[in-house]
Amino acid sequence: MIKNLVIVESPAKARTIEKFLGKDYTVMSSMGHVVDLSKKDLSVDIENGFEPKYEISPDKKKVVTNLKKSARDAEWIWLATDEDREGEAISWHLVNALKIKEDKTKRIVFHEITKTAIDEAIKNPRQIDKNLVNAQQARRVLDRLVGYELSPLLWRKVKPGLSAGRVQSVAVRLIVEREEEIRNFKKTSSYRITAQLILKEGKGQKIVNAELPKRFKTKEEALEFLKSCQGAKFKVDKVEKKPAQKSPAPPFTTSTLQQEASRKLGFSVANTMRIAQNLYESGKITYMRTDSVNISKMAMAQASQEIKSLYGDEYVRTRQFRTRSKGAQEAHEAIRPTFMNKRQVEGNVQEKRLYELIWKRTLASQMAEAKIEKTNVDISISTSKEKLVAKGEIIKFDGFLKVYLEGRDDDEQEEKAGVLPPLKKGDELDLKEMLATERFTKHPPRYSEASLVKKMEELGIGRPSTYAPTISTIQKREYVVKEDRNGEFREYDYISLQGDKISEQKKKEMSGVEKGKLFPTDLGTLVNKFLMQFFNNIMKYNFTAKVEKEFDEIAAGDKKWNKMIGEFYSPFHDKIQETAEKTKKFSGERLLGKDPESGKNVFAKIGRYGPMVQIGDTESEEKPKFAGMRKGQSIETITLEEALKLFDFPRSIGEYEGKELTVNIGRFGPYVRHDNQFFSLKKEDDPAGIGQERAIELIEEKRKKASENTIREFDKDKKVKVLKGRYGPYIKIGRKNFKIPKDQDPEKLSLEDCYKIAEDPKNTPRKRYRKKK
DNA sequence: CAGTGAGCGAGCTTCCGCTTGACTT
Repeated sequence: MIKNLVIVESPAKARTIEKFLGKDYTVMSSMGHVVDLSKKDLSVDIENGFEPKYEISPDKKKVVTNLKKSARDAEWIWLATDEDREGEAISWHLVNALKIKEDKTKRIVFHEITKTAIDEAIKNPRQIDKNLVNAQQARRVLDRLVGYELSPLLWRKVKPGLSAGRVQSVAVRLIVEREEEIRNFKKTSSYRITAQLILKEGKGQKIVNAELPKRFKTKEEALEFLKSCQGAKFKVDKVEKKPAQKSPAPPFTTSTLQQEASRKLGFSVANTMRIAQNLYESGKITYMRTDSVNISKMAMAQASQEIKSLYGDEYVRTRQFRTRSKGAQEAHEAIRPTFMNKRQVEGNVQEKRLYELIWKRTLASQMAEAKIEKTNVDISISTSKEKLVAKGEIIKFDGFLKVYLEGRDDDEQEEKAGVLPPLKKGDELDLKEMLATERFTKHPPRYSEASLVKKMEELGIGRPSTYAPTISTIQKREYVVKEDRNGEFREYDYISLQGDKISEQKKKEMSGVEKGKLFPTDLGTLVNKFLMQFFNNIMKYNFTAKVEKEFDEIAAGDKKWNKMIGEFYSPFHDKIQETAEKTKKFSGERLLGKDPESGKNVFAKIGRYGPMVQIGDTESEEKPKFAGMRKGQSIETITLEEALKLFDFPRSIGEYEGKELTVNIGRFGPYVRHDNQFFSLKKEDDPAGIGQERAIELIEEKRKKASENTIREFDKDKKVKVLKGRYGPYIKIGRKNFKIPKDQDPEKLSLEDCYKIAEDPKNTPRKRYRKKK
């Protein structure tokens, strides 16, 4: 017999709370939502006030059965789900799914898992807030309507299996538009003047680095300036000292954890969440899906204690941070170590590193500001009215910097102001070298997974529990790809003035290197174009913020949820119908020009198998010619010349062993074909230039490898082979592979042995899990 | 694993937010 049944959302939370509550309380978890709209169909009754048709989620049947059993004979049921819209709905769903009377339930909430917070919560039960539940219904129904009406439209107009939604489509838009900005970006260059000056100090000398605040637009101007400095005298004109302060960053939320783990540890967003989940489940950190920067009084006291014992009293400065992110619901604490005095944890390397990051961030957040002294020194030039400026920075008191400094996104690290030698007005300086270096403006940066999350949070789009899944969805749909791109060398001018001598050089630097950045695909660009054209309001960056405001009104009881949905739905649905009827297939066709040979139009567009180019109109009598695009080419950027080149294949390049050699470009890239066999070209091979000699090389190379990997062959049955593979030896019969049992020696297998092994179903490969798109 | 770009048309695909395992390769 259970006296009190407490239901929370997470099992790890249940374990902790049970310890605080004593033996009169049994704590169980719902594992999140237990009730939802059916996945199979719309499950919203449009005619009847958008009444949702709920069902117990298939994967929660067991959970519900167990909860029901315990709830039946419990005296009181305490609904302790999170204090936000979704949590309130979960409580309401539980009441219905467990078929319990509402007067047997008490709704309680807490934002932190500490004994005091829980005791306090138990003392202040309330009833379920139906308005808040309705706000959640509105959110759920809106997302369903948008997702389940837009996606099928895309299947018809663009390609089957695609998807669209309030969150994912805007995420794709951000990436597509950033790429457009980058494409339209015109880089310009300017000339930056820097100088190394020498301060004589008794016997020794000190270097002072200075820079001209202004830049020159042209090389001529820069050169002119350097010339004007030939033989000039340099003198300290003004020394200005200013104190400054630096404050620590707030404790981690999901989004900031993802960003820092990406910047400092190179973790992907999904990886960070997986590791954090492990740390949470083993009780090392607090909950990892949160938008709150608050930490409990207890944690604050522990942090303060820890700082004191490690660094001393003057390093302690506890503070509570205020959230600045849009739509934060703050049902949890910030992400912090459960025990601040635990500086390291057991676990694998990644867990250790992530924990250390969380520990440092939390500790630093309760430490004193760093005190800095900034120095600006103006240096006059006897031959010019321009002045050089030297900047210095001294840390007077390191404070939180002793432990942790937040990383930055911009890859060009700001030139760090170092320590300046002591300078005073009137000091004379000798010029060691003055440089004019050509610098280029940079296009806005492409998004990484983590910086996309940051942007989404700023816009109030998505929630801590969905950032990682959304990013994987838009990649799974092939709207965007995460890629590295090689940079290119570019030349820049480097002009030096040393003594009285001016010398000019061209130097080379790498530019445009991208690592782990998100690029839109042609499909993503196309879907975005479609949605922007016909469903502009949903694609607006403030659409979510706008509906959130209405959800708040519903939660406050000022608006009926189905009225709000009705106002949205009717124009939306009209547009869906209109688009379905009036538009043709959306292929993103772009006219590149005319084919000089035939005079026909050349297009780039998306076909059934991806981006392609086409010579001739689709409507014309004569069938157009088609060719697939190469990797790295895109509808938006391909030129007429590049497109025409794609029609030069297949190309005959001679023969070998009496059989013809041809080069072609297939689904998996360029290849050489010989005697009905395929040989992929290497990265460095150019399909347009490759000749017979190189083709033979490729063939021989592949043959050699194959023979090295062959353990046994049989003259009687050429289809049967024993081969060495990535996972060890295996048998190949025709196109099928078979495992070799551990007790058999692959070197000694006879043909009969092979047949026997192949017959045993134990050795047949498992049905390959087909990649879902 | 490799050429296609549409034509028959069954049956399938899809949203966001809350939460964990149970599973391969």
